[in-house]
This record gives sequence, C-alpha cells and structure tokens, in this order.
Amino acid sequence: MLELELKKGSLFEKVLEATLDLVDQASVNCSSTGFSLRAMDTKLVAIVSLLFPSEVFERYRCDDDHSMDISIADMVEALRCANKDDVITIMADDYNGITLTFESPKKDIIAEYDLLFVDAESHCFDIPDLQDLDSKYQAIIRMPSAEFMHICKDLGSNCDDVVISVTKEDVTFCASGESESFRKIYRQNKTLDESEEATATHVDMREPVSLILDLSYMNSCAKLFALFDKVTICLSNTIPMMVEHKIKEKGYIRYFMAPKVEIEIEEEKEGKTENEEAGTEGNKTMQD
Amino acid sequence: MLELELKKGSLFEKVLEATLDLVDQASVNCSSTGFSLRAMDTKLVAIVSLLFPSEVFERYRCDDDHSMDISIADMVEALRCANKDDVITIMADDYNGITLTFESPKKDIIAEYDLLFVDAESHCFDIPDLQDLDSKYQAIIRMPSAEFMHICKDLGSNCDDVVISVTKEDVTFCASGESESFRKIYRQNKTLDESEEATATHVDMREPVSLILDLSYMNSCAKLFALFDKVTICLSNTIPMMVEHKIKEKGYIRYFMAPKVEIEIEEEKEGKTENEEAGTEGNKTMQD
DNA sequence: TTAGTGTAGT
DNA sequence: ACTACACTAA
Repeated sequence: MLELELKKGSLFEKVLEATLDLVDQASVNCSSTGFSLRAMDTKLVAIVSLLFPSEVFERYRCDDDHSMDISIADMVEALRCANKDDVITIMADDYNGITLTFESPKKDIIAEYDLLFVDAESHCFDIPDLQDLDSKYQAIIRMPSAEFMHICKDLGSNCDDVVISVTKEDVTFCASGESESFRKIYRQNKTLDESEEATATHVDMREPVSLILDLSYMNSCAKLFALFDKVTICLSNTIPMMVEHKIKEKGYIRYFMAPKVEIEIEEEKEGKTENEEAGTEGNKTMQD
Repeated sequence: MLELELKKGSLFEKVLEATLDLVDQASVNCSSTGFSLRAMDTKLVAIVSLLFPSEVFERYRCDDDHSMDISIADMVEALRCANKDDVITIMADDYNGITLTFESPKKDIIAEYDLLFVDAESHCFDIPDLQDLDSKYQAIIRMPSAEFMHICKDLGSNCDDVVISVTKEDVTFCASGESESFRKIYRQNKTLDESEEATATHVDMREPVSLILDLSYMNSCAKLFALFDKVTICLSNTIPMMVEHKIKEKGYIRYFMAPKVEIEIEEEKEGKTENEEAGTEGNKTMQD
C-alpha cells in the first residue's frame, strides 16, 4: 500500500518535466525515506537521480518498498493536467501501475490518471556513493543557479563543449566555436561582505581539475536551474561530474555527467587514474 | 592597438541588437573620431550607419585606424552576456579579431569573448555625404520616436507599404491593406506653447515629397525607436530616405532606406528627377 | 507571477 | 509534426 499526498505539486511536476529532455524512462523507488527516482539517458552519458524525501509530502504512507519502472513522459503528461492548487495523490495498490489523483481545493473536481508500469530497460547503472562528497571530488563549486544557467546558455548557442577548469586562483568556463571563443573566469574572492556572500561563487578545491562537458547536456538541465537558488557542481578526474540542487533539507535532484575526452593534468595526478582512455574522442559513458 | 572601455554598455548592445533584423554583417571602423559601423541588408534595400563617438567611451585608445568586418550576430550574442553593471572593453591587438571583456564591478568575474573577423561581403555601397542635410533632402521631419514607432506598428499589421507625403500643409502617413486603409495626418501647427513644443512633430519642407516605403523594414527598426526620444526622418526624391537617432552630441544611428516605386508629384517637380524608373515595381536598391 | 498562444527550430 | 522557447495578457 502506497499513498503519497502532495499539496504543492508544481515543483514535483517541473522537476520531472525538466528531466524529459534527457530521459524518458525511470526507475522509481518508494521507501520510508521518500520517493526516489533514477534514470539514464539513451546515450548513457547522463544519469538523473532524484529524491523527494517523505517530509516534503503532506501525507506519506509507504507500507513496504515499492520499486517500479515508469515512463516519465506519461507521468509528466498526467501532472500537467493538475491545476496549481490541486492536491496530488500518488497511489499504488498493486504492482501493475500507479494512480495519480488531482483534487481541487474545494474537493469538487477530481481527476484520476492510471499509469501502467513499463518494462525495465536493460542497462543497469550505479550511482556513486555520496556519503563523503569531499573525498570523491577534487573540486566543489557552489554558485547561484541563475549564474550557472547563464554560463551554459551563453556558451551553448555556438559551441558544443565547455571546459571547466578549477585552479587555486580561479574557476574558468571556456568554450570555443567556429569564429569565436568564450571564457568566464571567477576569481577567488576572500573578502566578501555579507550581502555579497549570498550571491557569490564558492570553490572548495583539493586538486586542480579540468573537464570537458557536452553543452547540450548542460542546456538540457537549464530549465532545472531556473527552479532553484543554488547549484553545487562537483568535479573529479575519475568519476562523473555531478550537478546538484537541494530540495528542502534532505531532498535533491542530481545530474551525473560523464566528461568528454578527459584533459589530464599530468603534474598533479600522475599514477592516480586507473581508467585512462587516451585518444578517445567524444563522451565517455556511465559504464566506462 | 585598440582599447575602448564602456561603462554603461546597454545602449551599445541594444542598438546593435536592433540592427540584427536587417543585417548580419557589418564593416566596423575605429579611428580617433570613434567607433563607427555600417552594414547593408541582404536585399540591398537598407543601410545601417552607426557612430559611437569617442566621447561616449570611458576610455578610448585607438593608435591607428582599424577597419574590420564582423558578424553583428556574434557581437550581439557576446554583448548579451554582459551583466548590467559590467565594464565592457573592446580590444584588438592584431587584425584577426577583437576581444570583448566584461568585468564585474567587483572585478572578481571576468568574461572574455574572442570574435574572429569575417570575410567582407562583396557588395560595396556608398553612404550619402551628410555634411549639408538641408541641401540633400527635400523634407525633414522631426518627431518623438514613440510616435513614429506607433505609426509603423499600427500600419504594419495589415499593410505592406506606407506612403509618406509631405506638403506645405501637412505630413501624411498612409497605408492600404486588403480591406482597410489607414491615414495619419500631422497638420503644421505654428501656434505651439512650450510644453507642446517638446512632443510636437516638426517639418522642414523645401519641396513636396511622397515616398513609398516597405513597412517590414520600418518595423525592423521599431526596437530602435524605443531607445530614443526623437527621430529625424529625411526624405528626398532622389536619394534614399534616412531615419536618424542622435546618440549624445555627435553620435548617431542612421537607417537609409530605398523607397519602393516612386510616386512622382508631377505638378511640383517636373524636370527635376533624373533617375525615373516608371513602371518598376518593388524596392529600389541602394545600388540603383 | 502564471498560463496560454504563437512561432521557430529540429 | 512535435517540442520548446518567448512573448503577451490576465
């Protein structure tokens, strides 16, 4: 028996909607922790991982773990039919499908959608264990979402890739197109007053990192960036980069993205990389 | 060595942006006078001529004349990435391209754009010498930009052309569509008080003029009209009409537009026109 | 601030 | 033809 009630469903809808560009099918798991979802894009480059913790819901009843594969497109299509103030209920009695119910505030209009589960797609994937962020990633950037969105948009119109480089002094986003190139540099600024602090870009760097990322993927999550204040970008030379938005206290939506050809920073990490693929063009995949 | 610094770049950006509808490539010239740009639309009907005099810039260093062909689209795209308070610097060390730099007021965020020059398009064109406006144009109308914009917008929705006629008594903007026609008439009013004077329409007429103009071109500059208070419209039976907005004291943005079929005002100017093209339909071009 | 419509791009 | 973005109107 599963019955989740959501009073303010627009974030839920918008977050799922934003993932549609990249993924169409997702594995959903409901447990006492909350509603979680993970999906991989068809090119195996990006993974979306979402947690709506139980506290986000008005009412959260989940007698035993439910795991199911759903079509995100179908679910979003259903959610789009909800009106802004509708109370959304997600129910599953059996293991064939879920029912979404939208109830108007006056309780006089009720819309119900039954969604059948879909067959799980074959490829399985692991998501990095994130118990200890600091030890996994060489650099963690925290900046206003709008700022990051603008970087991606500014660069994306004429360029395919962005190179993100973190050094002790600064963070650089760099892209090159046919007839132009672009660099945006964030200098480490230690002397910020309080009001500046809120909108500033913070970098926590353990080692210099430089990664090439596909801008089309970045732009696929641009809609998402509009929904949140802050974004956390975690970079590593050995595991996929992660872009995270916090949802309330415990929730999150995370994008994991495999870099395109890795740029090795030889001086810094000699002997540390196990899975070098020198000369390989294009994206690595999540299964590399 | 070229290095121009602009503190308030939004006008610069908006003016260039407004030209995008018509032109995509421009010849830029920097000299001690200022930053000037000229471009012709692909149909050879309109020419944009722009001068940002050196006084508009915070810092203006131009050791020797620079002439270059740039993609306005690329330049605008770059300028769009500037934040409102950013200090914009235009630099050129060599003759391959220019670099635009946007520096945040706190100097901690720097965005740099390298734009390569493009190959000059083949068609060359002359811009009328405007040393002596009065002797070139038969009629000069000066009116609030917003007024002119509204005329174009009102007429443009259903009509293709506007006929602008200036006589001793009035200025008439006239457009005809399928099922309706529209006329807006400005009577010469000699008895204006001071407050009316500022928003009034002035006409300086040496000879009656009547020209047919393409409304789609007029509407392409509508965005531009929103940026300025006053517009000067110069009409002639022999040279392209000119629409001018003043930028500060010496600067300007000028549109030259070839009229569509000329309407001859036989009574008034018999024997005065040299380049009659009786029966020709459609726009003349700048090379006629 | 949001919803709907219209256009443009894929 | 569908989707996504932008603009406009409420």
